[in-house]
Amino acid sequence: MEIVDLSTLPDSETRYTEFLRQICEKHDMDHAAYAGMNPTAGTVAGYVTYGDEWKDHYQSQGLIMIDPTIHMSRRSIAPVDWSRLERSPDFQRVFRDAHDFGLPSQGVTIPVRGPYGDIGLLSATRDCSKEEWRKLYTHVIGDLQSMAVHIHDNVVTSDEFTSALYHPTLSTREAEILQWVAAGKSQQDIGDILSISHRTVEVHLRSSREKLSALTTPQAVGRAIAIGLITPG
Amino acid sequence: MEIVDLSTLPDSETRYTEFLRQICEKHDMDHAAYAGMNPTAGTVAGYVTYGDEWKDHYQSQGLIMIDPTIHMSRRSIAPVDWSRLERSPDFQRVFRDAHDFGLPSQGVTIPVRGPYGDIGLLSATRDCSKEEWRKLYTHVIGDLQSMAVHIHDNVVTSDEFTSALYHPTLSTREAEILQWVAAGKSQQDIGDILSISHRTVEVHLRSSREKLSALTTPQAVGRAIAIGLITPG
DNA sequence: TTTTCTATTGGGGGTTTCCCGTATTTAGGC
DNA sequence: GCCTAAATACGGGAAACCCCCAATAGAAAA
Repeated sequence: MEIVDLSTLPDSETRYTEFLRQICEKHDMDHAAYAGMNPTAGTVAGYVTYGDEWKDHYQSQGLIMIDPTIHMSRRSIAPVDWSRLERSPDFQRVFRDAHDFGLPSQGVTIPVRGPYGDIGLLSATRDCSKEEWRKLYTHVIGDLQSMAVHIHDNVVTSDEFTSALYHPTLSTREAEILQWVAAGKSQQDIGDILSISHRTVEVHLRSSREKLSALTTPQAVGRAIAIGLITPG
Repeated sequence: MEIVDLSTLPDSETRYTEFLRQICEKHDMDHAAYAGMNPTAGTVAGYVTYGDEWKDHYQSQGLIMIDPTIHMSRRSIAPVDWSRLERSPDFQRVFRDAHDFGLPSQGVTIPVRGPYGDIGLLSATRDCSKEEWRKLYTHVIGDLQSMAVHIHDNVVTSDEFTSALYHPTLSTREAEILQWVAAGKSQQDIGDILSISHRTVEVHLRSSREKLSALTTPQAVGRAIAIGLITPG
């Protein structure tokens, strides 16, 4: 998975990290982080209030590949309290590292899903006891969810994000053919249906795979369905 | 903020409508409604606190097809204040009807998206002035979003939602292999990964296709993703 | 206990897909 | 007007997939 550091872009740095800082202040959090994912393209873009040392370590060690907060959030609808991750094997790795860099022990990650398969993750952390965290958690979780929706809504509609997390589009013919494939038709069938050569059908399928960054047609069908380009047949 | 454990209550119908009533009471709302959609399967399941007359009218007139709250929410991440829909052409139709049945004029619809393309909509309404509504809105929107996530999470993991459609089950091996196919692996690759023969992989794929009533593997992958047996790779 | 289901492996052979080319048409940029 | 990129279209040959068959073993259900 490739990481796009949005903070290097000129205008956005101040806007979003400042917003994250405001969340911290308002809800007594030590740190906040936002990550926007495009599972199809396999890209992640984020803003954090963590120090640069941790950011560098996180990237250089490829911790994003095993980060349990990200894996958990990909399947979950509800907010994920980090205490629920403690039994995960990868948890030890990432969180011990984090602790060494002086990062807080208690945290929560809130997933937000958009209509194009995009996922936004807002995480907030605080160094405190479990009891203290529980009290704080129930008090601020509602507002944090609003904030998560708000920041994700802003990020995905901004220019820098759409260019960073490119959302593929298929041509009319490509989508049409992929739709027939999802309906269980063979290339020969589709050629007959559309009155073109099955060779041509294959070409459109190939370009569809390329646009979706898919290695095989089944993978392309899965991704196209996941981001709403076609419907399961 | 307290969360009612829905699983302790016996019957689903009363369970969810009772939960909606509690939301109304807590936040001074007149009515609340939840709709769970599976756009890929084209199914909608809902619970409302509206009267039966309006429910019957809504269904018999097919208002669900033109309901602007549903259309808006399909493309939106953020909550949709019904005042933003007033310029929609279909708005007039649905909301004039609603008004005739004595339904409130102010409302909000909160969309929640799950990992399988499923969408949950929580709506809350109140009959009051615009100023009153604005004040109430900003005060309760955070908690309403939490409630929306909570109820949708419960509904999609409940039996009645999944069993609404015929739901084939795959064996562990079948799902495992289909997941690898969705990730773009060939049969030979999967055989190497799982340390089994590629012939065995093919057998499992065949039975997967049969169980899913799919003619081809791409179709099987699409259906498996649509009903949540695997995730897009 | 018998039966059924799942998981496993293999052969033979037809079908389908996929990668390599080429070619025409169309839309958009300089 | 020219050029480039994308969309559309077609074919040969190699690789992968899929369907028929048979067979073994363990686990679960009847």
